[in-house]
Amino acid sequence: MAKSDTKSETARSSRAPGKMTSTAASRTSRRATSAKAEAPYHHGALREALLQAAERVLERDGLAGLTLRAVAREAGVSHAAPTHHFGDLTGLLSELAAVGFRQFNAAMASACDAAPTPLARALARPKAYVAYAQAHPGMYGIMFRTERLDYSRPSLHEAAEASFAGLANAIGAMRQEQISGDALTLEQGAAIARAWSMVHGFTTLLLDGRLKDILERLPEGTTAERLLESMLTAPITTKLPV
Amino acid sequence: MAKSDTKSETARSSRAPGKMTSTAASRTSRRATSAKAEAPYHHGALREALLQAAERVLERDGLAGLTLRAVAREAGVSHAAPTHHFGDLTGLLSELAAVGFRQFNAAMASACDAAPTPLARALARPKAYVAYAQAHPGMYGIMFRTERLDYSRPSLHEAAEASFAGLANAIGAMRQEQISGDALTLEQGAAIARAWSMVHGFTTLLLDGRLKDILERLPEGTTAERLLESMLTAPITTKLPV
DNA sequence: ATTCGATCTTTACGATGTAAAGATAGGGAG
DNA sequence: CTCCCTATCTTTACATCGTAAAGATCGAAT
Repeated sequence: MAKSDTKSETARSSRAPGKMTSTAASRTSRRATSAKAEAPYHHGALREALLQAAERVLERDGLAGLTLRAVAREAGVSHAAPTHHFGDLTGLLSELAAVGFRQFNAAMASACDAAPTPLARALARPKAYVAYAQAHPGMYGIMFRTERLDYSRPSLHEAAEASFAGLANAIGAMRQEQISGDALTLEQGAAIARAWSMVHGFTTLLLDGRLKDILERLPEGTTAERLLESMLTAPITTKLPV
Repeated sequence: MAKSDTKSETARSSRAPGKMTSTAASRTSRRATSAKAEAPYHHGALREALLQAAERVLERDGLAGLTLRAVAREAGVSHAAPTHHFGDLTGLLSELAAVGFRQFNAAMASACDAAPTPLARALARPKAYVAYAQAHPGMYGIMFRTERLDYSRPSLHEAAEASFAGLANAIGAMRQEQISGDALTLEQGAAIARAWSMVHGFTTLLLDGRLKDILERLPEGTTAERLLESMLTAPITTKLPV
């Protein structure tokens, strides 16, 4: 009976199928609030528009609000339009995650470039990592919290790979070694995994509010960034770097 | 018109409302495959049964398959029964996460008890952490990946708090310091956050398959556990423990 | 024994992902 | 210039989910 579907998926509303051959009336007053407005009927760049809409929805309503239908609404098209461009929800999330990884990589790269010394660069990278996640928690959630990602998609695979390569290179530079693309020593692997695990773990715990207990027991006004810095620079006083 | 709802939520099926006052016929052949069988009509221990059913569903169908209705089906009750005991999905997930945290804490505690030396104990704890997550990825996902958890629930709050306390004590023991409940130095906080971030980050990356790239570049047959051990024991050769 | 409250079931509704079929336009081939 | 083909977008439909509300059922207190 299609109770909820026929209602009004977008403000476009019914044009009894059959009437209105191809006049101008069909191309008026669409596209909710999207700056451009007045696009041709066949959107022309719907794919990009959907990705931007998805980013807006994600920032506005969080991960839970990011649905295929919500994105379609935001873009002012029918709820089934995204399927044509992304296949399914996994497809949309994967492409959006790829966008996120590119932003993420760019943020870390520019932070590193701005750092004068190698040591400053070593600190700039993890700081930029956490800063990006704090500034874009939804995007970070898509990239690292969702199960629905398809890494066989070239765009996502490449963007994520680039992120990993940046990390590996940074570690290689610190150890003054050349990190080979196809083989690693156990020590190299351990160094990379340690760095990644530490920063990634810190970030997820921070975003999940799991570090609040620690932060509020620290000396007055200690920020998360300060704690991270201390994690990275405090001398290891025990037998294990734990 | 209730097309899909009336169909057959469980195998119980229709007993035209009004007939069958309270005879024995109403208490036969229910409870799908649950060992016990033959429970009274008012289940008696539905809450516990639902939690166990949820655990089974989680192991069988993963996080995505864990729905209120699936749990009700598994327990052989109507789809709305769980709501009465847990309020909503968040409630069920929270109580299930509490169960998980208790299993998790018990696993780490027994691993520590079995370790002879302090150093062995220091290694046993993170290993047990990762081992639990690998053995129960769904449960670990509920505990650390879901947004839908309500930490104001006493059972979850206590179980998670106990987990944190165990970690803090282990770090305190390694540093040969008494970790106070209400105040931490920056160094102490950094040590705790470093340990937790490292192990938690490693675990999530491992479960997400993000470490595959590293593992297959390592010397033939290096396991995740071996990599973790190396992360924890390899000497720091750079200026930062990164 | 009767009533009351806790437990469980029915029924209903809006939302979502996805499939399938219809409408629409832009671009060639004749 | 006209006609058709194909990619793009819309309609329609349906199973499933979470949740609310009302009805049925039973144990226990009065």
